[in-house]
Amino acid sequence: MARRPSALTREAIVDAATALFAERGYAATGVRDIAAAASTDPALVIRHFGSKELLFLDTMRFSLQEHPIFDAPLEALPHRLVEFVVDLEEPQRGVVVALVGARSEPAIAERLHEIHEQDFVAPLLDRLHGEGAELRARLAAVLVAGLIYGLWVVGDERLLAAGRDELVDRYTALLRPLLLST
Amino acid sequence: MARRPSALTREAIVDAATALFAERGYAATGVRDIAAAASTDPALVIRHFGSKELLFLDTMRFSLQEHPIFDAPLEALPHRLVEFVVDLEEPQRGVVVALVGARSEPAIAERLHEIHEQDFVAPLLDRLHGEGAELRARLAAVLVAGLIYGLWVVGDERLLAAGRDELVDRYTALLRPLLLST
DNA sequence: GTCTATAGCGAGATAGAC
DNA sequence: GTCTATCTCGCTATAGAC
Repeated sequence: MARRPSALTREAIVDAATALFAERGYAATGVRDIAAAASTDPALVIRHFGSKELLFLDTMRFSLQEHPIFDAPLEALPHRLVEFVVDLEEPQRGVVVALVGARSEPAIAERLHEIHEQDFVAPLLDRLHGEGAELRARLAAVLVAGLIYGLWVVGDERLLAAGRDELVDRYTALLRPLLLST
Repeated sequence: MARRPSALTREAIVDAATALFAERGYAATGVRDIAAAASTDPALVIRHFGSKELLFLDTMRFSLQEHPIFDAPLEALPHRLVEFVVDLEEPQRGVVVALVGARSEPAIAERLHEIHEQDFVAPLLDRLHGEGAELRARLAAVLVAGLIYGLWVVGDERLLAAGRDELVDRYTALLRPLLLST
């Protein structure tokens, strides 16, 4: 294969790292694996990103900014949130799982905490007001996180046995009172 | 220190491994660390348990059989379950977190799945009947697991800011309709 | 910028004396 | 049963030729 210009090599490394970290996790993915998948070599990977951990933190991002979930009226929000989780696809699904799995690295634990805070708690807190709004936002975030945990971390596949729509409806019914009442 | 007879050494290894795995996780705990904490040496650890992974699986057990939670009448069950999770102490708390963190080892992922199935889903399923009982049991298990995840994996300490009792009451209110209605 | 070769470390696991 | 010494392997990261 022809030599790539630098920007393309860097991009290939990012793509390979994202896919491999998401698929196998932090510990099980070596710098060698990433280099091979990007058709380059381990030295370049370190040269571009400094270390495996920095590369991990650079690629394992999770942002809800791109999804217009929180634009929905409050009435529709529970359904939208649950749908988002149930329909979550790779690599986003793997990103969360990989971050959870590498939680024993302090910097990675911090990232996981940040994501929970910034992408789940904070947007919910924006939409809730009055007495106990913060607790309700945090409870709702935990509820949503629980579904992620059940589906993608523990891997309870039978949750989907009754059908995707049924699961979405039932879980929405659990979340709704938390967001719509005081 | 005097030399221990075998049974005591084995017990010391189990105690040390339980504490260290629960505190630091699988990857961050070495066989050497365990041996040192048990006042013995790495060779004995392997000799007694075969490998680090087998030792992990031997020590990281989580059983709800000892807790009489599921003896409670159905009406009281939601409150009991939530209380149990919120009041979870070491090393049980660390066991769950360590299992989640080492999920990239297939045998450990399987154990995590087993625990979810046997200690949460199955006892709930025993208590529920009628149409959709299985889905309700699985939803309830996810709800409970979500609280474990939020409190002990992600580490949202502010959930407890309003007070332990308030958290228990609010989360119980979320779980109750799932277990008590059709 | 790129790649070959390897340094340096730490891990889990083992051999064999006592 | 116990422990010292060591083996072997895999990893990240680096040095240096091109």
